[in-house]
Amino acid sequence: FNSYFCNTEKKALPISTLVEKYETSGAMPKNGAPVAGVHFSAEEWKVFSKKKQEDILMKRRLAFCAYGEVNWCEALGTVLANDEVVNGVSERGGFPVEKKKMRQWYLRITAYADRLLEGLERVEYSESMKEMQRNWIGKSEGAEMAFSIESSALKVHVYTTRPDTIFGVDFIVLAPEHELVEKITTALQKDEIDKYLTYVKSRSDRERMAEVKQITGCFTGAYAINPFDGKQIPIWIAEYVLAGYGTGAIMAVPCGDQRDYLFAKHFNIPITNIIGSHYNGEEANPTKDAILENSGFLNGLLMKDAIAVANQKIEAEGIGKRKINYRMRDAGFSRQRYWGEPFPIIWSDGIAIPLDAEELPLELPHVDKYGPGPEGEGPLANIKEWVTAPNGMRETSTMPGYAGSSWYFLRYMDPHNTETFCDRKASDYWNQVDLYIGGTEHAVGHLLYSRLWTKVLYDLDLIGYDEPYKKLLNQGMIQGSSRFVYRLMILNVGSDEPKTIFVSQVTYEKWRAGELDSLHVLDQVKALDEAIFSAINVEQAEIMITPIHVDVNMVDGFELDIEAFKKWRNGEYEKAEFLMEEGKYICGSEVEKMSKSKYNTVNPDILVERYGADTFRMYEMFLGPVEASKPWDTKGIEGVHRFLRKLWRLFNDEIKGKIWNGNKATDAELKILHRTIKKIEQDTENFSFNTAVSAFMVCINELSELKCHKKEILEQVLVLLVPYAPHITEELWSQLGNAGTILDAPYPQLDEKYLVETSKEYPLSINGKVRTNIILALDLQQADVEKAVLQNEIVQKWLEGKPPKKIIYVKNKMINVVI
RNA sequence: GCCCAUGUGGCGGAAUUGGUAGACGCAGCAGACUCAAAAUCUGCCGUUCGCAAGGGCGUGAAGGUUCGAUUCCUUUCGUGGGCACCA
Repeated sequence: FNSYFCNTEKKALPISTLVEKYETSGAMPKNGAPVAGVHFSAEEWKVFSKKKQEDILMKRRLAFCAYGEVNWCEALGTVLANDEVVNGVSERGGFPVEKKKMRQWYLRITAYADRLLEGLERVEYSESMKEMQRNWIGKSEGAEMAFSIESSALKVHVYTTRPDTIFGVDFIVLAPEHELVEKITTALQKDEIDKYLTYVKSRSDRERMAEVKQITGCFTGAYAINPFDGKQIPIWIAEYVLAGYGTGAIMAVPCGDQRDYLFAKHFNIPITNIIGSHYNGEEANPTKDAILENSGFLNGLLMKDAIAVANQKIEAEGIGKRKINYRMRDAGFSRQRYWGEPFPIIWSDGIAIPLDAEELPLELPHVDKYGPGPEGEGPLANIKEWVTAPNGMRETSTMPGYAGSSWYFLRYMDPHNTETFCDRKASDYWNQVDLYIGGTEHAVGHLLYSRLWTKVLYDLDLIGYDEPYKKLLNQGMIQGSSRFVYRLMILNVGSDEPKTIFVSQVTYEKWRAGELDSLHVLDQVKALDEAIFSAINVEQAEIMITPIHVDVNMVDGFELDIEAFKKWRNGEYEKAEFLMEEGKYICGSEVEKMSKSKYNTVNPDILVERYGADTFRMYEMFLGPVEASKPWDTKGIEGVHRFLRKLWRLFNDEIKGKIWNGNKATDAELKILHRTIKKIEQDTENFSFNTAVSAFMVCINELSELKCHKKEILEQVLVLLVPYAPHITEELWSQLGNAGTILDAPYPQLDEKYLVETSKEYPLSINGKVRTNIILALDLQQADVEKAVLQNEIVQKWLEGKPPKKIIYVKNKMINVVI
């Protein structure tokens, strides 16, 4: 809050630096005349009211307040996450949700866009992870230009990456939330626009995203003027244009952009072709390789080259300017919730005042109820004594999860420090996190926030590095099998409350596939319960079916335990009614990531109790590659458990007790050992833990077969195995009578001489078919191999005296003879 | 719809990164030990034709490059993760 992003130095500086600057030189343009409301001189700054000064500073702070849209649920009296909105209604209760502007805190991550991009060059993340972050930041180069509006002094600013297509603009689309909408809409179109705005307000972000095929929009009645040829361009609004990106307005070029094309076709807007035969009238062609036509001063130019020409002209004529845009937006940093760090901010006459250092930390107060506060504020707003401060009112929002997750690793370096989050000496000593293990689901959330946070701390000289994680390993997600119930809501039934009943998976699937229409669904309800049905006016009824996650522990296979369901969530579904099948309610299922919010978690304690932590640990590694997602399934854990028991039996016998001995190892045994050392070394280095576990299994199987109980071999195997099965190895180590702990034991040294093979049998293939095996010494050169092959009796017989076209010898693999 | 990942036996997965597909484990089948069970051990285990020896077909689907493709390229379908329809 007390920092701002300096655009000259490209880093965070204390806000006091900015205040000083304003006091000495104000905020004046580098060249050209100052614009009222944007620029001011030092003298003007000094006479601004305190409130006005703070408002100006707020626009530069790294943590700042602004108005943003949230999902508002009137019935629940609270703000909902996208996740909590399904089919446009709240997941809990099925109440309507709409967009609402509310004051929110943000972190100015957009200021760091370039540095977040650049920093990716210096960290070891997987390419796909870097790609995801780059796409999220979404840097694009283009031009912003102004179109005059017919019979109005107003202008509409659009951002485009394709200024070369300026003569192909057939309409302009504003985001429905755009401030110009109400100013330019003509009287004739007003009703229709209002209707459309109401519709958009009811749509969740998810819906606006998922239903792209459904084309919606509305004409404002106003026209813009193409600055180059004076052509009249109708101005529309449509939900596919987002208020938050660019200028919230686009110029549509239907012959070059498929979405614009579909929009034009749908609303019968004539299409101008500027790319000649590259446009076939059937679909848009986003090429940059066409020669421009119907394009005024750009005629005859290749589109690629025309971009620069257009840009130059746009700037020369003062129509607009080149601009770099990012698709990333500032990160919302407040939540209307209880659980989160409270903001150390007091509001006084509309000014945000941070608490003094002595007053920190500000702790979350105890509440009796977690219900939302008035006007959609968080639960803290309900505690009058807490909210009221001597000099104003406390901020009642709390911080989101990433306020903690972004920098917790620093606290681990100095956890008992009461003065600061982490002493600079400690963070310098430990430096960056060497290896960070996390799932890909954090690609554009946590990992980006954490990188931002670290950069800010670095700028403020609080830590000595600006990337938190040196190397990132993406472990796959363990997936769980989720269960769903399907909430059927019958709307327009005459009463305010929609009628709710739960239908089973079969009904839902049929309805979704269009095999069952509303009337048939209602018929089913009727067949089941006349009483429910009689209250419904079938003619008017509309239905909506929403899948809802239920706790897997309440479901036996796919059959819902109805009594448990009714008691669930403090009796939220106490009065639930069901449309059953043969007395059973059958749930739907889906494999998705295991997560509390999806109620599909399993408890590992039972397995640990039965098999021990070593087995559980090794089994998780054995499941598959760390990076791969895999569904959780315990069948197979027996195998790992058997392996550990087998290991135990190399040391102990049920009857004889201790059976390990001090005999000298044979070459065969040493071969097994050193092969294992090599494999484990490689696999551990490559994080290939599943194959490492396999290698241990092979090793123990082979040693068992040889009845090898020799300490010389066994203790080295134990040391290799420590990170995989720490408990059992420690125990067996002490049984061997060794002093100290196994962790102090030297790591086994690989002796290559036990890996050397003297000769090898190679498969010999003639024209791709494997014919025989021949034995060759290792380390032969291509010429030696050819000679040996040609002298081979069997090969000579196949060749029948004709020389082969080619002999391919792949080292240590096979020999291929092409006839 | 967009971005990222992924697809191999009944199942989890392996394949030295272009060189004998199915290591290791689970499940299954047969056998040994046992009064019996558990535990343990041995053998079989992609599919198909065949008594067998030995063939044919097989890495989501369709093409392509190559002497040779699970691996590289194009198209396409399915699944998982993320999302802010990004002009």
